[in-house]
Amino acid sequence: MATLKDVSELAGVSQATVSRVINGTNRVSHDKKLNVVKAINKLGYRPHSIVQAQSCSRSGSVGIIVPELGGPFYSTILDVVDKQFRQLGYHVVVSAGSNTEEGQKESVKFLLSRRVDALIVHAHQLSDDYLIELQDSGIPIVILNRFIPEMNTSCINIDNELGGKIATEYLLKMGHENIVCITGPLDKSDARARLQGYRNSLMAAGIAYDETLVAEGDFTEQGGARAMRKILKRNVQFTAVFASNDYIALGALEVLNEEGFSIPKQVSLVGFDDIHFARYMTPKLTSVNFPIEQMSLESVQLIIQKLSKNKSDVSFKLLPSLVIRQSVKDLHTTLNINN
Amino acid sequence: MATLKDVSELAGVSQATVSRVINGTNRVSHDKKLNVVKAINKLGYRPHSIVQAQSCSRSGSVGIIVPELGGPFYSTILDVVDKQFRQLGYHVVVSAGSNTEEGQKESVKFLLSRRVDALIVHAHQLSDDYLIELQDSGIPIVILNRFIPEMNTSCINIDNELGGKIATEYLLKMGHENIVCITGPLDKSDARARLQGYRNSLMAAGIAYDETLVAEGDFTEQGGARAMRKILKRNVQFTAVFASNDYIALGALEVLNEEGFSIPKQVSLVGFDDIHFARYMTPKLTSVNFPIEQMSLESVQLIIQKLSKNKSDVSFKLLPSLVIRQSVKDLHTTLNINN
DNA sequence: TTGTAGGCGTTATCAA
DNA sequence: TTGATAACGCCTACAA
Repeated sequence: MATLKDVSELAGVSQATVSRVINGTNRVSHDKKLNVVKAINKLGYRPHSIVQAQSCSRSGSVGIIVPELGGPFYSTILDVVDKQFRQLGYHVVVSAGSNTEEGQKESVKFLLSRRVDALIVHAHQLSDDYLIELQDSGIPIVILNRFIPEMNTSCINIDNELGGKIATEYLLKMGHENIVCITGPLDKSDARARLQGYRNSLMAAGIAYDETLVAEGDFTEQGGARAMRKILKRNVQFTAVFASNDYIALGALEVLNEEGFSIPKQVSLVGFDDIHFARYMTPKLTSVNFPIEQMSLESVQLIIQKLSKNKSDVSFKLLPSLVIRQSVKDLHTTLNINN
Repeated sequence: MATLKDVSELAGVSQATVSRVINGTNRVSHDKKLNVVKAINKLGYRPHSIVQAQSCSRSGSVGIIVPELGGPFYSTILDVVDKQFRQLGYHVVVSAGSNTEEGQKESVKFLLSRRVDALIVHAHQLSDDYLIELQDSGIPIVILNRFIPEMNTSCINIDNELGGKIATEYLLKMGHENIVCITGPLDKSDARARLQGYRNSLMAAGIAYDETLVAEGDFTEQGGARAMRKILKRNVQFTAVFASNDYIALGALEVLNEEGFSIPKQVSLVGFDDIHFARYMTPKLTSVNFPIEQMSLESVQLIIQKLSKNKSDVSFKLLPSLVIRQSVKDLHTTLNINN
């Protein structure tokens, strides 16, 4: 690889001059400039961006931590974030693949050691205190999909409680009263919030909260299936299931099908997150839309704001909405038709 | 951020000594070592990995170019590649999001300017010559899912023709003789190869190739749907569809459903790639498995081999296999049952 | 075992 | 407009 020095020698000028024509930081006489350009082309020279950054004491990169690369959720985030930052002249360093606290701390260290200019973090294993400390250490940071009171200007969330609420309200509106709820792991705040939305809606509708209709899953297909089986064993009456995410819905769907329940004929189903294949399931899954793109966009916005110390408008709490497809049956029309 | 210098001053030793205890490159007396470690902890110092690499005239990173981040295919590749390289002490710089030649050249430049130690490329817009030139310029490079004769030790492919063959053979074995084939865009070699596999199987079975049963799609759901409609308009007889990828299969499935064909009862369907949601479709899609993980693993292997100049065993042509699910009907049993 | 000094490739500062 | 030269933070001879 050709270096600045090579170019300067070939062009018969100083390195400084070459640097100037590259960055346009200063006027350079026309003929010298021409020589430099020629030399650059001849040598196929391109500046070493990392070292460039080093000289400016910024790296021109931002780090992002996600638990995994696969799956539609995180890849969407990365896609959007990467596109945005690229446009802004930054580049994104991804650290993925750890679901443990230790692993995620490793990720932080890794990115810090690469001197990223800012950090976007989607990690549930890191403690609040750790993240607060990180922010206090001076690096601009944005926390995705999680709320830490002490960092309220750094967290971007969706309103999970609202999501649970609109899902449940929709089922209620469709005439369902005995609604199963399969929750996510309840040590996670978003799982709790979604459950809370469910409870609130029931309460508002004057329906008592029935514990036997609720089971804890773990945001996976298997977990959803397990929880669904548990519910079925309880031998309770229900006409609808609110699954706290689409994977859970998927697991529940399979179990219900196995047990001979047809959806939505006998049991209605609502998911959460509206992941990519929700629309490809049979029946197409009605699901609470998680505004991933918007969240990603906002996070970039917020980082830029922090980097430039400008105030700008960012929504810290994004609003989910319901995507209605075919997995819920309207009990009212049904009663009329007497089917 | 604390620097080497800060640590050395606090510990009362030279920077060289600090460097030594960090890298363990040399024996350091116990007490000085202790001081250094203390200083490092007190300052929360972590080495600047980029500069570290710079001093060693390698970056410790490898670049990977993919057309997009979203979707199950590329995210799987990235996931595997990233995990592997991380274990090996490398880190991966991703450049994504361009389907144009210009954009992908940009990506190459970008990664080169970051002085990645090697390159993994999944890009169909880049010309053979360009890639050959790139390799000749000295950077270790691996080409994914594409074959360039001049770079036969740098390309990792699956045997697309074999894939087309096993899909078609399976349908033949199940008694289907009038098999529609929806191809990918025929300017792409993998699409052509899959079609060729289809043709070869038919020929081997003594069935004439019928152009009216073939339509070109573009590897998307919409393209698949469009091609399927085209076929239906031709009013030809068929009992099965071989879709050149799962998105095409998806599009075809929807059109067939719309038109009242039930699958697999009236029409059987085989996809290609076995992407994540194939198993969640209804009916669960029988599909040719694309060994993405294996391909990713091999690419890492190959890069490492090139980097260390060791010879190692890499498969340059991976073998697909058929994942049989529920979207194909056995016409033999059917005839007996007379259903 | 330890420190000094030079180098990695660039930008920024200061004279000329 | 130009060119030396210092600086960025680290590693690695070389010398002590």
